[in-house]
Amino acid sequence: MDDSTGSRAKATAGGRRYHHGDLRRALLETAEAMLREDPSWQFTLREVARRAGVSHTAPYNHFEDKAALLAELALMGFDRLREACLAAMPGPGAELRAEYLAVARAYVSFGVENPGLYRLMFSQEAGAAVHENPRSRAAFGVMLEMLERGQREGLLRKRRVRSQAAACWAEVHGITMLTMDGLFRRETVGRKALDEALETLLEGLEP
Amino acid sequence: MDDSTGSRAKATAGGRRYHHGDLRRALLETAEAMLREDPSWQFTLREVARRAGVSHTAPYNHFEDKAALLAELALMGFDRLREACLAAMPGPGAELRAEYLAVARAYVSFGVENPGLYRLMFSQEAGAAVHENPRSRAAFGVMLEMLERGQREGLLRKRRVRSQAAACWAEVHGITMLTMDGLFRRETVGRKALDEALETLLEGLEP
DNA sequence: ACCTGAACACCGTTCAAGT
DNA sequence: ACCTGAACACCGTTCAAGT
Repeated sequence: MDDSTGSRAKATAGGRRYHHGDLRRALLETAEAMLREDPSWQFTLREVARRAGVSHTAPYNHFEDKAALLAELALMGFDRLREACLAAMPGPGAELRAEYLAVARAYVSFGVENPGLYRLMFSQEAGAAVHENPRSRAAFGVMLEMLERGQREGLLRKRRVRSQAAACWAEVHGITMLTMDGLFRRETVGRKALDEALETLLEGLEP
Repeated sequence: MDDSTGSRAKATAGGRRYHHGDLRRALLETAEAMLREDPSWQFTLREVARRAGVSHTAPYNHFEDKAALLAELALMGFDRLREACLAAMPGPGAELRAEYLAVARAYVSFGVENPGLYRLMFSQEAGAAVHENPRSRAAFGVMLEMLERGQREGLLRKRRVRSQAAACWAEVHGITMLTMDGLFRRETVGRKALDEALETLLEGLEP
């Protein structure tokens, strides 16, 4: 009944806003939803199109190929990761130590709560185009800037700030990935245990 | 000419030792070689079979499915990673600091030199079966044991050794992955810069 | 016990054709 | 400008059949 009323009817009224000119966005949202529902889902373009209610060739009007859709999705993930880290920053009066812990926790939480998306962001399928894009590095810029300020104010051990930033990024990225992979033992994955790991690095940053 | 001499001839003489009873090993070796030649290679079972000189269904006599071959390959990778870390350990008289740096460097080098294999080891395709297998955790056991000894001898900051081990694993894993992904800036990926990142964590381990 | 070839249900991508 | 359906060259996996 519903379908026979004509597939060309504008479904813009209230509900789904597919097929009305923003298929590009609809495809990205659909793909992300599927990734969230099943983080282990094997990404297929045809299934995204199916669920978005279009033919399996329609996506090619908006993305060069499957890799391009994946890349855009990954970049959106980096944007959101950055937002999550910024949102976690305490006010300007806070101590560096508290700031570091807040941002690091927010970073790890983002990954653990969005495992499918986070994995895609760092996957090979996303491709070099993603990792060369400033939007991906910007996600970690939040912490880099924090460390640079700490260095300026003499709150950190003297060392090249880029190396310290690399150590921080590697630490939170590593914790996120190994947690997602289930490679940490049960005693290690709790909030308290992860805090301890973050603090171990923190103590290497402090003078 | 070559092929018409009979495909059933024993090719065991000197060269390739395929089809003579160890196809399982041959498939694993072939797959690993292809991964080494092109780290971005999209793993297909049919191509492995083709290159190994058998029909595309032959692998099913030795592996339940594609995932099983991937899993075994990943476990072999963890074995070799462990060996690489053990081989890098200096003699029993060495200082903890030197030991830590040697093992950490060996770990990162293994990943950077075997990007395809390393990525597979931590990929989702390898599957939970891999990450639940003791062989995967054993790779990092080398460093865990080192830290436990350091704790016993009072050479480390007092803290739960498991958290320190988690921090170490996350650090080297993160450095390896981000280097492979090209997410570190040019100044960051040099040997000296990576040492600095490792030392940042080291200083958080030491009292 | 091990291997093959045909067969099935999928993919990603291209292209002529429609509006 | 955007979408569709048929078509092509692939996959992973199953299964009857061969030795």
